[in-house]
Amino acid sequence: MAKATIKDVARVAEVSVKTVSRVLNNEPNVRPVLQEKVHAAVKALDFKRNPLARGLRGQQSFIITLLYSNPNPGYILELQNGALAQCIEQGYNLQVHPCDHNSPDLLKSVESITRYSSQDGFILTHPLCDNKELLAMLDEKGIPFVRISPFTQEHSSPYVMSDDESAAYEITKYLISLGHSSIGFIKGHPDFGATHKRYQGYQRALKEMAIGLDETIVKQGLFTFESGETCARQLLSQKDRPSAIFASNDYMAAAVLKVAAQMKISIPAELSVVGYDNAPVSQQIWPSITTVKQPIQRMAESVVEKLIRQIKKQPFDDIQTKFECELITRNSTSPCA
Amino acid sequence: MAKATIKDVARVAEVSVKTVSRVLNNEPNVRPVLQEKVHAAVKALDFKRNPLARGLRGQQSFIITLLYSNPNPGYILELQNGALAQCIEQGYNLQVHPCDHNSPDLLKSVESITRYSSQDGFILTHPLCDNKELLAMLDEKGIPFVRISPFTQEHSSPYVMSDDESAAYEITKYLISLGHSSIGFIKGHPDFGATHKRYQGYQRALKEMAIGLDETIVKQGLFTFESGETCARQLLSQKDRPSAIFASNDYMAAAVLKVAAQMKISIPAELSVVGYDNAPVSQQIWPSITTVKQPIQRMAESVVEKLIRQIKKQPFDDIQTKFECELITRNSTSPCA
DNA sequence: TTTATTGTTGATAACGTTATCAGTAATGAT
DNA sequence: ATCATTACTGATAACGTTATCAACAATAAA
Repeated sequence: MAKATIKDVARVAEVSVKTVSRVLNNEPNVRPVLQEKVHAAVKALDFKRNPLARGLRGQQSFIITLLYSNPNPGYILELQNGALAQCIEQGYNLQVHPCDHNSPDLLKSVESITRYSSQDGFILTHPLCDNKELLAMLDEKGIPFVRISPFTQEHSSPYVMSDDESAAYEITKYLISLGHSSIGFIKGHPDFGATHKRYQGYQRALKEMAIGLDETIVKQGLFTFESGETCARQLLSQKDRPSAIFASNDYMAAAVLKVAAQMKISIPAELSVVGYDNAPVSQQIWPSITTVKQPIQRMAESVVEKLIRQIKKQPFDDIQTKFECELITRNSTSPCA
Repeated sequence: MAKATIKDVARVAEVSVKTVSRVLNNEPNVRPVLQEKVHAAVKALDFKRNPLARGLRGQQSFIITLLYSNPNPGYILELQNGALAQCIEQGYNLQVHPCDHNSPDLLKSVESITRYSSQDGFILTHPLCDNKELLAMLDEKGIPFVRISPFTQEHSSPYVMSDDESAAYEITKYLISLGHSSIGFIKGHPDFGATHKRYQGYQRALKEMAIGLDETIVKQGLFTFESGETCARQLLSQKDRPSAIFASNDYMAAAVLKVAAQMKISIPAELSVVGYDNAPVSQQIWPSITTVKQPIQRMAESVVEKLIRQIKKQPFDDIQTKFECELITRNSTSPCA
């Protein structure tokens, strides 16, 4: 059997194609009797509208593109799943597109995506969402987009973010509550907004508890395992080594565990370690790592909702939505000896 | 400036729209002179065809859907990236769709995807590609699909696979070459084809080296960290515990490391451990885990190529393409004491 | 009652491409 | 020189939907 079209539905329901279209699009001014008839016909024929035809005529494709360049697979996949769930609910499809945020061809690459696959909007993950040229280009082309965890909040497009500053503050306070006062810090990659927010939260907690900031136990990492290893080695070979280390993500926290193991420093007895992100490794390692979990899935759902609102030119409540993170205590932390 | 259409190109190139279309689709029988003119006009107008209109008229969407249900984020993302690269090269777009292979609604869910977003074909990852009802449904609907690492090879659709049996054989032989003769094995989830192939490779290596299969040191895992932990505990608390353990994936190998640490068994000095998959954790843990890396990216590219061939009804060389894996030796293995 | 407004409906055009088919020019065969 | 074939080109229909607009019926206002 060939696929049913609106014409078929119209014939069966004994109305015009336009009326069928009206019903399917929830347009007003159709008598309930006819609505019933149309719905019955749709069901009887198992009719689904052709998204291509819909898109061609309606100047929209019902496709949303997720643009990512973040190398953290667990994060991206969770984001993707959350975004997709919301897309499906709203009748959209999700297309994905990885890109290299360091490449000089980034703009060209995104530009070509906009040409070859007509999408109604973009979701930008960090650090893409802090690329001013990219934002400017999308603005100029008039393509709606939303941002996830941007650092620069100047732009007027909607975004969601997790409260990294607060979460970093909380986890630092947690370490302090365990009696730690010498708490090393490993920063993330300077290009990422989260890096600065997490560091700010760390500083606020220290300040509030009247612990001076000791810059000799603050190291610049890059969010990679290798960078964490280098920093950990520096931190742990100092004569007065910290009794706890806050690594800006779990990869670097795992690296701290490695260096500690090599140096025969027992965790958590002699050194407490916390990470950030609740990456898979934080559970797959022993001791498992105390960390912060962002509600990634919910953030993704929320941001898609914002995007679709923007596409449909519906008003939306807030440009910004902030999500609270959750502290997950595991086995890498214990009271200070 | 509004987007250029074929009409505009035709006007500028002083030919008919059909001739433009012919040139763009590489159809024969257009004089070189006109081809030149068209190409010049396309370039001058920066023209790109509208994929929606193309799809509507041509009965194809240039969209390929990647269907996955595998919970391994690193694996999926690498697959996705590889597939996408090939899609772009061939002018296709990639849509993704996670689904739950245990859900009774799986068929319905996939069915609804086929209705709401017209795609030209599917990529099925395992274990979805071993679901007979799913294959039957796609067959009945006449939607082309390809499979990645299927277990049941009965179906006539093309597929790619990595040679799990060989790789498992090689890594087992590697352990034997280090002097190990009591090698424990933790199986994967029985629903996955890879589980059986890896076990077969293990058995073949033992047989070839005249080592009897000792079923008391073969445990049934589920590919999860938790299942690995349970199996490891059983294996390591036996009186004659094995001197090496082959876990069917890296998550379970990481679990072995955890149990060993808790039982004060030093790795690799007292126990060698190997995993499979080259998951991120295998590098982020200490000691880092000797493992097997599948050429996931290349497999994805190859499978997309097969799919597009099938979509275009072009002949393809081989139904099956097999890829060799790579043994990556790290720090979790050493000669038997 | 008459007029203005609102609600309801459908015929037809339009979205931007590819497919069909017919027509003309060029080439080859007889 | 004539006819058959092949190469080339374009006018127009078609894909399946939504948008425009006109028409008419029902209701409210005068």
